[in-house]
Amino acid sequence: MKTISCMNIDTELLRSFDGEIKEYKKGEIIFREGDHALYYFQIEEGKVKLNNYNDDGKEFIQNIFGKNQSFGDSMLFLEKFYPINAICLEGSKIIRVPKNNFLELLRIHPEISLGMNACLSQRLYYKILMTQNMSSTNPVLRLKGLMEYLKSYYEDDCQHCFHIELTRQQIANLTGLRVETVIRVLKRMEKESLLKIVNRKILY
DNA sequence: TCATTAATCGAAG
DNA sequence: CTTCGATTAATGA
Repeated sequence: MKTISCMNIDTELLRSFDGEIKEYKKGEIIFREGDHALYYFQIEEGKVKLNNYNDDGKEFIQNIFGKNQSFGDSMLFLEKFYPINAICLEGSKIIRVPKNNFLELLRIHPEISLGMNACLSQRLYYKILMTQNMSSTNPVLRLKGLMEYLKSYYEDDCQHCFHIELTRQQIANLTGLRVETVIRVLKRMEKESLLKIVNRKILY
């Protein structure tokens, strides 16, 4: 069973609505917690993480997006401040469309607007599943929850061949576990054939 | 090769 | 499960 995967919007179309491509270096901040949501962002190249820090200073990653994915859209239809930071994990090219232009684009292209609804809907659905799994005290469930979540962004659903392209530290920051715990639990899961590990790469 | 970053491990709490 | 300390592997200049 697979749902429609999220579409990305044509670059030229975004450009015709004053979309501009910006290049960011690794580690550069695209927006930070507390900023107003003023743009629609779509990744042309690179990777971006959305994170925040708890009061102990421990990083918690909300999500990591890659090529052709958009991010921060959930705040686009509200007058709110971002509750998270967006930081580049590598050199990236990102197209940025001013909010009002983007809303105009949606008015003129209803099919894109509908597609976006489908996309937001799907993300919300998996986010709920993710949240449920993350509230578990069982680390295996947290890791499985995260991997299912990541897998939901891609259509292919073969067994143990989806490459989790995250470092163990990033997985730890996404699940609220410690790196060592992630490593140990991952190995245990491999023994139970819940996943495969080849050259340190995680295949789920 | 040197330095930096990520992955591992073992022991203790 | 987390923390600490220490080692080893991988990557890049």
